[in-house]
Amino acid sequence: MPYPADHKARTRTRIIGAAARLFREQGYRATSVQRLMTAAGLTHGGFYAHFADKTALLADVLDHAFAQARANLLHRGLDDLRGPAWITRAGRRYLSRAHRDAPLEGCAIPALAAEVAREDPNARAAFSRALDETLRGITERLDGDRPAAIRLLATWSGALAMARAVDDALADEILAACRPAELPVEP
Amino acid sequence: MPYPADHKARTRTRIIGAAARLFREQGYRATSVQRLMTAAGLTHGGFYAHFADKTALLADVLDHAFAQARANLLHRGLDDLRGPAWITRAGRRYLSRAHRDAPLEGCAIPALAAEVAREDPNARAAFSRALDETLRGITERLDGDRPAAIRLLATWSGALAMARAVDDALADEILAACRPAELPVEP
DNA sequence: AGCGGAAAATGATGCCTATCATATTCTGAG
DNA sequence: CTCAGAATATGATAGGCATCATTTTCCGCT
Repeated sequence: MPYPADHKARTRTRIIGAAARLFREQGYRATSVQRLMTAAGLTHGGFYAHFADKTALLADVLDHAFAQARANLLHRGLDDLRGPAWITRAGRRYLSRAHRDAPLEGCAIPALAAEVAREDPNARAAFSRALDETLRGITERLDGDRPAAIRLLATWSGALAMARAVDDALADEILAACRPAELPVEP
Repeated sequence: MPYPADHKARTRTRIIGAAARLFREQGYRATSVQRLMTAAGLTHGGFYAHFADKTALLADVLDHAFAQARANLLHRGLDDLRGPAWITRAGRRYLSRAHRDAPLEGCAIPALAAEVAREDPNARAAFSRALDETLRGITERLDGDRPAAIRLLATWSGALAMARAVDDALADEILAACRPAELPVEP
């Protein structure tokens, strides 16, 4: 075994990380294999030593991106919050201008749901699994009320999707209307 | 004037109509000029006699698609409803399985917002205008409460976007959770 | 009847794409 | 120091893409 045992796995992870950023920022279809491999510091041909094809990568990217979004939503300073306190703080973060302007590290739902709906069933399955896990995490913060968790994520992701597609003034209005109102906006 | 005076305008409308369906069903980027012109009953080269380029078409498509969505949301049997009665009836229609499974004639927000966010500013401006007009229509049905209109559309469009990206069981759960509960589901 | 000019079709350009067969480079083991 | 074989790079193929210059078709007017 000429290379360190985990070398290939680490490269694979690097590719997924680069793709997760690019897919969210520019879209799945709009991101070429060439560009994502360059972003990962490799050349295009080697891609197929790691993934059967581009759609196979998409499933892994969804896992990665949802895990990142879960961290933003449930941890990173929000670990101990429950109920309305968690909603307020998490909502301020999710519906912030920073999140609107940085899709590349943000939630995968507004960025990728539409394309996943049109791609192959593997991507849909991965999206289902990852979304369900996220919903379980949110449900936990809401006293087990899963329908409430679904409505919350629908509202937030829908607001972010709209805010990204409109001019700044309307975007701010949308984010403000959907943000829990009790506390001032996160900087 | 060798052709009927409105000939060109009618052809242009036909192209927009075909594109509005294809863009929502398959995505803006995934729809080639060739395919959309064929769907309109024409050949690809003539496209540029009607539009400067593909992005110019997108703005017109957004107008067209939003107008259609407004008709579904505010008219077609819902003209006289206001307040909770309208919410219930419109919500049953918007969050139906039929709407989930027929993006080609449905709301443009879950289908196209993500791509509009990445395309040129003209598309964004058209999306802003069309969305604002839709919000005005909804606000009217809600006693002038515009933030409530925004939240409603965010929730519904977010729910539909998620429902389209997941398997059928989870999709039904999402649609049900976001649907006003007072009446049974529209067939 | 046939002419003129607008509308649409044809066909070509050059670029970008996913994929894959082949070659090269790297690095731990002997 | 060399070697073997895995990991990556190179280069090619075939197809799709947006766009545009050119040609053909159409149809109301004279």
